[in-house]
Amino acid sequence: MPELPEVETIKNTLKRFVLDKTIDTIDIQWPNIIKEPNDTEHFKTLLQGQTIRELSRKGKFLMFYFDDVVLVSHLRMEGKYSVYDSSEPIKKHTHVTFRFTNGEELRYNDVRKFGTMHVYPRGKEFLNKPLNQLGPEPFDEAFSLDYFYQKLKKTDRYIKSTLLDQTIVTGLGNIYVDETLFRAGVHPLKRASKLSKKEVKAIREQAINTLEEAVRAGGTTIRSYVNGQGDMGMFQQELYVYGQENKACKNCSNTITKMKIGGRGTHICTSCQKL
DNA sequence: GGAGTTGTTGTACC
DNA sequence: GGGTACAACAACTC
Repeated sequence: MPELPEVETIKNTLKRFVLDKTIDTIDIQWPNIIKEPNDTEHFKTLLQGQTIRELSRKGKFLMFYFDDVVLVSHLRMEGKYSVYDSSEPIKKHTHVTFRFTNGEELRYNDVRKFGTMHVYPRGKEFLNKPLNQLGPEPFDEAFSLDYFYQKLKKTDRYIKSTLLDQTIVTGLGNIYVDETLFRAGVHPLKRASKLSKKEVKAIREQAINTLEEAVRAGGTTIRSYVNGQGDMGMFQQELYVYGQENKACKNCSNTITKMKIGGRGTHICTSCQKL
């Protein structure tokens, strides 16, 4: 499940395979991936002849900057990008193929078909959905303690659900929310508005620390994540609670439990995280 | 074979 | 209308 650290790693590893490559033709096997423009022929027209100049990331979104347009791509649960020689056979779950003028192909594979692609003129990408709804990056100055505290004060939702809300802070998904709350010692069922400033400070700092460490480890591979050159992440070895149910807490030896909050699997140590 | 799994959006409800 | 909750999307694993 690519969250911020995985997308950051994909961006960095995919770069050397795609920068300065020019798109010749595009095949679309599953049109539902393409959200903007809603006509796939128009999508192809906008990208054909364009050269990839830079890769970028905002939250969990990967962005390809071309000469005149930007491709904004979300991988959702299982989306992957890889570069192949065009002679290699297409896989079962390849849904979009960008054929470069040099005979190589950037292929988008997605078992679940949940990923999305939006194309906008350069400069318009942040004015339109999906990027225009996103809150600050965890590493941005805009994600200050004061900003975060004021935002959390305004909502009665569980802190677990609130941290998954990308309009508050962008980049955290289910894995890193559980890890952040464990490290901060905060129970996921606490109401966001009821948290003390000390708790909010701990959550903010642990979110930043956790994501930084995960970026350094090249992301977390639970089932299928690999980066832009096919390597797994290493951060799964550092997880305290996610996927650790029935195991001993690394901090206190209490048994890690799993519950459901807002429809999402949630992992906690009830000894380290009290309500 | 039904439940669980995931992120975001659209929609329904108060 | 804002805040919130949840179905829907899709397919594979257990």
